[in-house]
Amino acid sequence: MKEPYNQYSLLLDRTARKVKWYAQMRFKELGLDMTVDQWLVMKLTDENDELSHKELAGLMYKDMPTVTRIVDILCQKGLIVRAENPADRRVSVLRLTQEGLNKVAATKSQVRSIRLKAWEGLDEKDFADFNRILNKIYENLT
Amino acid sequence: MKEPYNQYSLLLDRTARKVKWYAQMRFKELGLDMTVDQWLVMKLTDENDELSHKELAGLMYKDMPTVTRIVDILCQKGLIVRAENPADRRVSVLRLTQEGLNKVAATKSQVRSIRLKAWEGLDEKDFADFNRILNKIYENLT
DNA sequence: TTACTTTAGTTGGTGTACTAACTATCTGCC
DNA sequence: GGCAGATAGTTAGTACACCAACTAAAGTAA
Repeated sequence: MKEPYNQYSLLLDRTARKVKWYAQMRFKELGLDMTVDQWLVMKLTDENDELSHKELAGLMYKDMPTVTRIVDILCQKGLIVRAENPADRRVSVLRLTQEGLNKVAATKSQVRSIRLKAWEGLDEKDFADFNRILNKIYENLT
Repeated sequence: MKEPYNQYSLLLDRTARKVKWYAQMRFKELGLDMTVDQWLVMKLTDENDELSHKELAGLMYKDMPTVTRIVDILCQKGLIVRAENPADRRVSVLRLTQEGLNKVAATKSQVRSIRLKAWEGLDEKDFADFNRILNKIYENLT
């Protein structure tokens, strides 16, 4: 590996961006008025009761400022609210509004309909390798 | 693949960010006063004569607005300049200033000294698979 | 030459990512 | 109780990423 940055790092970076770009494009085609990250927050808030920012950050592998800002946007859109956790007043607990619940219900099936062209032509072993290698890299740096 | 976004996309995204974060951290440790992306522009400008924004964007797999802005920063820092291409006055040709040349010379060996912990524990076959799978995904979406 | 189209690059706006510094609250220990 | 340290979250600032709209210069064809 003579030029580590120009080799695998760049390949990894460009591929990750492409996959994200593709998903976002499909969202737009479906008329979903939100980003992929915003959808993930909605979905996780729907699936997890009493979800805090910190837990959300852990589930999304994002940091706290990033989560704060995505949540801000969803609050502005009236889709979720921050409630207080009476047991620990530092903690914000996320809840979907009625509008947010409607949105999740309406969006879920549409999102499921997205077939990720990204993974075409890869077999089971490829997925297993891909998964193992990415996790190995991640853990090397943790 | 029940939940494509929460599976491989997220894994890919988080790993790419981690690798970039690690490289940037090492840059900072070495006292390199620039981002990894800025370094890549400097390096490519050094290696390629008469490099245009468009060619640079191709080499970095980034889009034109992103390249424009990284180049803006390097111009402000006095490390590179945009010269005119007399044969096509739409084209900006990038050149390192003397300060930029000095910086590249000084930085090159330091960057080479960075050992990317990311790839530890992966063998030749893993790299081949990794390379093949990432390229396959990228091309699926192109 | 004039008009139409394409291309290189810039600008504006929004969203995400990361660091650092900050507030408010909680926990542990004396 | 009261104080030090830890923790949850926010805010500020910078940089990258993408879309859309724009300018200016080339290229093309009547």
